[in-house]
Amino acid sequence: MEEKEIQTFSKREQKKQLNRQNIINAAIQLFSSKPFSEVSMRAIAKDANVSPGLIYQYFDDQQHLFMTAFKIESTNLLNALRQTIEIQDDQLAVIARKYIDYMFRHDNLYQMMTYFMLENDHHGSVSAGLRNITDDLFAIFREALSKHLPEKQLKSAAQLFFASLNGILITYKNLPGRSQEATWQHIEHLVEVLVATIKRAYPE
Amino acid sequence: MEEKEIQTFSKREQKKQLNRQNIINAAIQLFSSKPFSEVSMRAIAKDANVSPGLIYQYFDDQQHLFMTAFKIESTNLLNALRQTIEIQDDQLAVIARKYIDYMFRHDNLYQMMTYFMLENDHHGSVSAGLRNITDDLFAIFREALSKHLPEKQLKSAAQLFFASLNGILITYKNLPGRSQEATWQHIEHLVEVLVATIKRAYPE
Amino acid sequence: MEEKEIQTFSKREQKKQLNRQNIINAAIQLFSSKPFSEVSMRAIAKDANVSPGLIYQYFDDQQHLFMTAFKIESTNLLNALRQTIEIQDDQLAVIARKYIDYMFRHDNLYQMMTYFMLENDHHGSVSAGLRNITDDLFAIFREALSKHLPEKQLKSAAQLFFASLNGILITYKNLPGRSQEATWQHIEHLVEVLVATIKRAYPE
Amino acid sequence: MEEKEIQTFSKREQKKQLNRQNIINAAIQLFSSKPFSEVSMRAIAKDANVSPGLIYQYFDDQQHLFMTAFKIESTNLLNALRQTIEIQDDQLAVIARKYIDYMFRHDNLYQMMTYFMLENDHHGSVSAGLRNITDDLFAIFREALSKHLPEKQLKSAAQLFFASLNGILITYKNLPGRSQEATWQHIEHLVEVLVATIKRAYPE
DNA sequence: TATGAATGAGAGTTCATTCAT
DNA sequence: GATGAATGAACTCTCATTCAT
Repeated sequence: MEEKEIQTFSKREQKKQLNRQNIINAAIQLFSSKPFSEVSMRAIAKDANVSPGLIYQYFDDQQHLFMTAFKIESTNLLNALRQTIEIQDDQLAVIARKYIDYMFRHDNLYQMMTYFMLENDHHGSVSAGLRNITDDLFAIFREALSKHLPEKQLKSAAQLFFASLNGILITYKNLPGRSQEATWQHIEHLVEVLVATIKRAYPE
Repeated sequence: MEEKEIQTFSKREQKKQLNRQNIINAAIQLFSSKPFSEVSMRAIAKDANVSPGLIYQYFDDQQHLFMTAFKIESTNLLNALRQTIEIQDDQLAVIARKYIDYMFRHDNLYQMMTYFMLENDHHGSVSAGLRNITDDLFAIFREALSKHLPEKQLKSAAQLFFASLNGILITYKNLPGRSQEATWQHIEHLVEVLVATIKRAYPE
Repeated sequence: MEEKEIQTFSKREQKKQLNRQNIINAAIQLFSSKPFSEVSMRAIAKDANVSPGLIYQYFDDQQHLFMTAFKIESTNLLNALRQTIEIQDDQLAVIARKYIDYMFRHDNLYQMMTYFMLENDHHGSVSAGLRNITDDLFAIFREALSKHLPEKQLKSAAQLFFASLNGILITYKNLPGRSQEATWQHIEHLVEVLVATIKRAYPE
Repeated sequence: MEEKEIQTFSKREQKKQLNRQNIINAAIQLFSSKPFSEVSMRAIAKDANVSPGLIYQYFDDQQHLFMTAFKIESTNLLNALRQTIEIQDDQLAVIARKYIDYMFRHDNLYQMMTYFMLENDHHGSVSAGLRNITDDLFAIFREALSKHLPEKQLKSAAQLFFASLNGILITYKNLPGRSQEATWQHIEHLVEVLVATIKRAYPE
């Protein structure tokens, strides 16, 4: 009897977590097919096979759900980048490329990152999330740059590097009048120039 | 009699132009206090002391009004930057600084530029506007970089420089946890590092 | 306990169906007091004691709501006519009279039918509804005419008969300058002439 | 001097009448390309090269302008039908065909006629116009039927005939699912059946 | 825990009409 | 007589969110 209850509870708990996960997945999925601001709570609920009301049991409001989805997606990016950190040769170029490649192909992450970067009425807890992710990414670039720059300059250089990559994406990713392929090549080229410039300024 | 008629006509025309200007001003004003996508036509009309319907006499739709406002504000920026082009000493640093300074202080322009950069369903004429402004800005940076780099590398370098400045702004301007003053100093510092890196890579 | 749950569920469902019905009723009601194209969703919501948004939970859009209302009302008419089909004596006259009588007294159905007949941008599913009703009505008239005409001519004759009745209504129902009573007598008379003409042309 | 004034006045008067005519023409023109209820005063003014305000100098409101346009167009129809009245052979068939042919090809007149027939809040003077036109049309059909029916039955028969033709048009002209050509053939056929039925009922 | 019916404010946009010029 | 700038109410429809069940 007791076991049954525990199991029931456990099943419930599982279902609960599954629902939560489904909601997040549905959100992430929708972000890749629609402009960020057009993803509605109703649509998420529908795709997650869940009632709209349930979303508010797991997330305070839309912002918090979006931020959670962002955190999860950016964790994937971080993992992908961390795998690269082992590489020794031309680490800087490889990481930079991996970063923009990931962002270019994962429109949902790109959309979310830019969305949160542009928001300026950060309500405490939500914004802290962005900060964490930014810091984590920054740490990776710092590591990759450590061969090229002295410790003293490392922090600023890493921040600059990170910012420049973002700038390249944001400035040119949606600039009209080019095919997707041409846009990608342009971005790739600019990243190469960025890496080359840094290497030139700070040879190993 | 004739004078009176002219004056009468003039008065009407003045009122008309005033209304048009008020609409644009109201829009620009609102862009600095609210996320771009949350500025409503009704709010603009109200702030401009004008009926909602009147806006559509001057602008085809919301997008066109927004683009017009963006053009006007960016023209101001371009003029400010062009004045700086005369300066000979340390032109690159001065222009870079002026650009981010302007963007930092004019939140409306910053909001608008990033908004249009992130939009990806550009409908023809509207998107052409963004392209023009981007090109104009790019030309200024190209000019400022021409002393440092050979002709061959100039184009990419200017694009990269422009992108990096945007990236610095976007990545750090709204990053929470810092005072406005501290944020500004951080951005300023990164721009200095950017300029220094370029100079180091490509001495005059 | 179980009963209570069922009842609870039932209450909710009842309220829901009541709202849905209220919306349709409000729409139907408004159609009899206003030109069809002037009935607004707001007015319907207000008369149904429901928020405007709720209407869109039950109906895709205005067209679908209108079509639903039309179907319901025309079903009532069809049922009324089908009851008459049992009658043997002078079936044609009785059915014709019943049809125009119903239409004359139910201004809402009259408004709706003419509205959909005059619409010319029928978007798929909506237009199919009109077609169905038209066909059903046509079948009834065909049946009533089957005594008078040979099989070969039946189809066209039924279509013509149906069209003529509509024409009488549309041409004279709102023709100004007559009292409602006089108008009705005029229409009734014309229908008698129509039936008489057919009988004269095609005696049993 | 006086002559000049007269001429000036005359010219003015001419211009005035021209404007009035242009407004009506623009309206009539627009009715053939758009659903009746979607023709706006602004659009009419624009097409007539006239300011929106001027329309209200010539016409009390939209309804009156529309009615005026309707009268003019229906006069054209009446003239076309009157030319046919001379014909001796098979006059009834010829006139019926001419009527539906004209209506079928002149969508603007068809739209207007049905519009005014369905209106039920006739404000005096406007509705009188419809009455006149209806009566004129009726007279023509009466004339065409005079060979077939005795004087006593003529009036009702003419009204019925007119109503039936309208009914055929309204019931089948926009019934979806048929090509325009097929629709026309169907209508033509029903009119033939109508004429045949009358001839059969009342041989010459 | 989970539902989903319901809210009601708010979005962009259009319109006939007016009136100062 | 003629203009056209301006109104402001009205339109359909969407949305995040709530709460009785």
